[in-house]
Amino acid sequence: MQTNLLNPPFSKMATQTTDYDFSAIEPKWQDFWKQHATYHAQDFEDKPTFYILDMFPYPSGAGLHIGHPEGYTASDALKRYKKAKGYNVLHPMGWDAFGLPTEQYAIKTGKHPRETTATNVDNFKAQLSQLGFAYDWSREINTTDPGYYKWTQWIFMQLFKKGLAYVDEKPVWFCPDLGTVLANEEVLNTAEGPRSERGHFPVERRPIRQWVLRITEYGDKLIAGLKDLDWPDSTKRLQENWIGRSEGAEITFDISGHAADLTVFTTRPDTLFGATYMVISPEHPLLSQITSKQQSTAVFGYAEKAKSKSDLERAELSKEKTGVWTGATAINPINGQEIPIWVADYVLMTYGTGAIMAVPAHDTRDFEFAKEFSLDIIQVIDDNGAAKKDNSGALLEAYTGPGNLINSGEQSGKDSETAKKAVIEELAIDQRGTATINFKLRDWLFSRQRYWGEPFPIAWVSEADYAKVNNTLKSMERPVSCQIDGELRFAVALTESELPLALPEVESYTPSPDGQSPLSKADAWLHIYLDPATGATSSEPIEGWINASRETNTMPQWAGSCWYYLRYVDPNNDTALIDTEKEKYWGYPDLYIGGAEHAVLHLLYARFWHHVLYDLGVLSDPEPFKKLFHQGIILGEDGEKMSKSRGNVVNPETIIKDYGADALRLYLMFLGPLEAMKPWNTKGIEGIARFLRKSWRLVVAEDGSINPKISTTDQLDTESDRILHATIKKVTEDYEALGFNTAISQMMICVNQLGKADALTLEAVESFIKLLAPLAPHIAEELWQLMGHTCSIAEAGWPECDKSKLVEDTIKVIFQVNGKYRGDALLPANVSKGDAITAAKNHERVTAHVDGKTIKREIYVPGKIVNIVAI
RNA sequence: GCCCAGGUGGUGGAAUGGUAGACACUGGGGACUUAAAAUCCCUUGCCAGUAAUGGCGUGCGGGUUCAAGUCCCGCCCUGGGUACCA
Repeated sequence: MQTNLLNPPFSKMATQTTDYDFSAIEPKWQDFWKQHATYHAQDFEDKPTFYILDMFPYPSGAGLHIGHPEGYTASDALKRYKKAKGYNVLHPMGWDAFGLPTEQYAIKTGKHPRETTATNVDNFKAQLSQLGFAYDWSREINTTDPGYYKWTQWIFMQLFKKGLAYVDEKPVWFCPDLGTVLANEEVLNTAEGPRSERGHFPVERRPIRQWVLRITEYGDKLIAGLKDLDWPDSTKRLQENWIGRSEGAEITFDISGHAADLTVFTTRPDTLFGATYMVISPEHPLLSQITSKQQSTAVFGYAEKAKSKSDLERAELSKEKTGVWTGATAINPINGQEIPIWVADYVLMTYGTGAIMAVPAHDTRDFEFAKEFSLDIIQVIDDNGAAKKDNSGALLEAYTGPGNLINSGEQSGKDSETAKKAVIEELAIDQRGTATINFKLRDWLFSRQRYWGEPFPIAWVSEADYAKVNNTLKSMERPVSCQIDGELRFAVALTESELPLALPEVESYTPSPDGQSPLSKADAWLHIYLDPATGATSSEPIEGWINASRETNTMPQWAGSCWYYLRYVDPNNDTALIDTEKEKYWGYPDLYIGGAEHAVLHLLYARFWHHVLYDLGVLSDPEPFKKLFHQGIILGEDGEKMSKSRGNVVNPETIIKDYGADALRLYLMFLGPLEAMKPWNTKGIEGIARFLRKSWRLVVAEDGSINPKISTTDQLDTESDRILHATIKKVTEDYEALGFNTAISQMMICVNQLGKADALTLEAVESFIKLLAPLAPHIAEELWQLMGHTCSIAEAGWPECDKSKLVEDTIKVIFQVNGKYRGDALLPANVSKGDAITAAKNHERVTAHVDGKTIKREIYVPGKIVNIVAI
């Protein structure tokens, strides 16, 4: 064995010195894993599979941030652990590379986003390698790769044909000075109103033609599917609240003196008798029709002001209710009462029907509004004394709880739940009410007026030509049409063989001044001829083919990240999104690690697409992510969020240079629980550096030979052996539960103990190195090799805990008097209850505290505690 | 406001209802060294005491229990999310 050490079989000694030299060791092993494809997953290998997925990064020009390695270290360690345990592990990585910063860089420099992306990806990849993350790079994907976005486009095509996509005018932020549409995050809320982040120009809401996906049709399925997922409860609740399903009723009110009527959504039809006024939102289409002459100045002035407010401003002003009477009144369908219709911006056009019936006695907001404008408040639910009232018996706040109905005609006496049904039934007779379900969730705005995104595989044709198009290219149930350049056009899908529909080369990445995508200027690409039978396209006219123009919007960044986890399983398949056999073999991620900031949007969109693909028969199970874990955030040393402006950003490369990747990895995991938000502290890494040096010395003696203490005995001393096996047990359990901080503590205890032992066995030292390997793989591989092994430690398996070694002959029993510690003693492990209590009572300090008191009770928790209760 | 997470030494944190502070960092003292680095040893919650030991102590106030950081009730504070959802 020692000779092996002097002549390592496949590599020169990493270092000339005898000290732990991470700067020499780490690149060597990073190279080794790459050369030997150590962590490449083999399809259909006869082993249990484990698929671990990280949220893939956006390869920004700024490079890796200390936040990235936190979650990635956890997944890399878990992968190495699972492989050692005998699993066929899939742990891939890729790039979510469409995105705003790259596009803006292109606008500024004229450099094609493709080139910027390639540079950034190379940079990211190098940085990830430096940290020792050994991904299966043979499965690398990039959302901007046409071979990848071919299938993103294909999925959209299925959504379109299934009737889940439509086109609508939707308001978006538009900046006339910049001549471009802005994302929410590019808009600042300032005292002067909304302004662009770049240039600080005024921005406004402008309706623009957009693709929208009907995610609301999956609201029920998305809520129901959450039930069996192994996700943090808080994340499940967040999604549930975001979807916001509520059961209620739509009720229709006649408007006095007008042919129109007004439909509202309410969750409390039982309170209908208490409706004393109605409110419509300032954007409501009926507003102009019903507003009286006398009120028109006030109403339209109010509506105009509301329009210029951003959502945020509207919300901030919420403390004070504002509104104006429209001059119109409505008839309550249940009792014929005439009630005023107001307009107020606390009612939103985007939820329900954009109008409400106000029941001030039983709704907090309605109550405040009624107080502000001295409107009637009629209590119709008996509060049984639960509500706060003044001396005259008038409500001081809304009573929102349940109860029996009062002041409600024939419904009086019924309880809320019964009355809800009864009221709807009564209204249904005259078609004045129906039970409905409403979602907070809104349909998904799925297009961007930008260059750097997936083009839509859609062509627009005239109404006459649409009739000639093969039905398989259409959204048959719900044809999609809109006005383009003043003409009615219909959307048809291209043939699948046209995919991927690549981005055209353009002269400028700047949107056109009217807010249209840069693609709208790519004339040659834009205007095409379409074979109505097949959906094939041509840039030259062909007999029997029809004129068409391409969709100029592109898809949002979410599109590519909605399904990437499926593609890793079968990354190069050109004929299908995913091969069925491979899907069956690998399944979906067994563990998905990523930040909580994606708790709703990304995780909801991905689930939506997955459900649709399941309904289409493409996939075999409706839920993609069975188990989810959110890593926390690393704060700066000042305890604040890391940001350039605060100057508290920690650069991973600096740490690697000073301490090595293994130290950084261990320290990131040692800072605290993986899910916690925790501040960085550069000084603290010293403890980890010491731990690594001690681990090194366990194997390598000061003169560079192997530690002479190893193999000088057949058996470790009992205490060291017990701690070693306790460590195997604890570390194994902690890795399974992603409790890396406590696993590291235990390994520290173990190395401290083994360092003190006079004689060591080879087996003991090897077991320890195996435990260390997932978190500190470079040093572990090096030591493994130095100990004479020719294979990677990745192939070395996992140590088994020998439970018999954990058993101790004696146990420490704590003595308490009235629950307070008063001493302890080492007693035989199998000590009887009586003996333990006797031992306690004979203890000097126990006697002192019991003396002069009566013993009321004696409690013995086997092997742990004796508690004497004495008064 | 609502929803979520959290509050433990000088610091990061540990603790199936069973000795609160494991493991580290920092600080203090010492050994080795010409010196430094590295390494090793002791010490480090607060108060009283030379010590033995005693008292206090997990945001605050109650409660359950032989026993509470942990469970229950009511507050306070911090961080994150969200924005009047009828």
